[in-house]
Amino acid sequence: MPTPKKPKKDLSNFFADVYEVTKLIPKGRLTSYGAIANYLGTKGSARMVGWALHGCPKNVPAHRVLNRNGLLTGKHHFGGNRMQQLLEKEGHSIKKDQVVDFKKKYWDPALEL
DNA sequence: AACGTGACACAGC
DNA sequence: AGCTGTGCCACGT
Repeated sequence: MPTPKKPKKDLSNFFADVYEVTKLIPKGRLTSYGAIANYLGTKGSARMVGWALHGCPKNVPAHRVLNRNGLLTGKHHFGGNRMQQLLEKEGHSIKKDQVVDFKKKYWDPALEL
């Protein structure tokens, strides 16, 4: 019997994993919170991914992580247009806070890793 | 200690 | 085809 107790899910590990995956996102590629959550096994808690990125270090390109719609939901947390500008600089096209052809540039960690 | 909020996603209507 | 409601976990008040 295995762990009669409920493992509290190491959030520290969760955070580290989120950052790692985010950093591993290939240039010119994008991903969604749900994809990362799914890869981490916390699928259903996509909010946690967003929350994790909320405290992400600057070395993490969190601007490549959008919602399932390809919408730049968290651009406000980045500092205004910073997120959009960065994405455009990477070669993406943004229309009304939404990435064009997001589906085409979508990168799923669980699928690639 | 409880309620409400939040960088989301999915099922149901 | 779009909107509403619910689930998820942690944090702030």
